[in-house]
Amino acid sequence: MFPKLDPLLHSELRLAVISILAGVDEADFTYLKKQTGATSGNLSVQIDKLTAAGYITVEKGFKGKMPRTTCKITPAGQEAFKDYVDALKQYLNAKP
Amino acid sequence: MFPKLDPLLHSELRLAVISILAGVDEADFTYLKKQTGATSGNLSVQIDKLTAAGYITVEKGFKGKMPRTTCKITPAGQEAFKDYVDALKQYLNAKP
DNA sequence: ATAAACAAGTTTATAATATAAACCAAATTT
DNA sequence: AAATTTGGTTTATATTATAAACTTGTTTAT
Repeated sequence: MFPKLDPLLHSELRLAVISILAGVDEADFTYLKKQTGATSGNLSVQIDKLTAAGYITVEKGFKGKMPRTTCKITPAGQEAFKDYVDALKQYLNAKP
Repeated sequence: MFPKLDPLLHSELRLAVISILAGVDEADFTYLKKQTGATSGNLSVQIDKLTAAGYITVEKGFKGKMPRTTCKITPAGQEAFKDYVDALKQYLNAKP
């Protein structure tokens, strides 16, 4: 009746990040920070977790001289996001 | 863009409880425990939090000689649940 | 040239949460 | 009457989220 919600996605900030990445080819750290309103520290940590889970990949490079961190969702991440949304729906319309 | 998710509802078990209560007149502890698969301890704690928030009310009585704890959603709880669902939708279809 | 301020993060510490384990009282069963 | 079950609560532990502090390098102002 109530499927388990992937704890990696059931987090406000991680969900926002995945949600953004699901709709776009790639996004860099600064963009994600602006869109989510998160602090750098929090964002950094949550990006690490998503990366460790294999839900996103991170590429570090430079834009001019400034460092730039680019994030991209993986197929596994897309799948997990889809599954999470499906599971969540079970919670939102639980009419017995 | 990404509204804040009510932390009281953004919890797997509390969300399941509210979700059940939203669709039914009332439900007792045992029923909630069976439906959610939660441990008694966890359920007890989360019911307390929902009660403290004014999202549900709890009535203690007896069914025969056995104790019985009955939970009911409040108007505030219904409202909060609705708001939560609405907010969540912003996360699930964030196509930029 | 140097100091001050800013950019882009990371690391570490703290606070909050969720969960499980242990416990309790009363009722029921054997 | 001893053991088990019911219906929980309390307390402890593990995990998580978040914020604060720090790092490295860059740009701007003096």
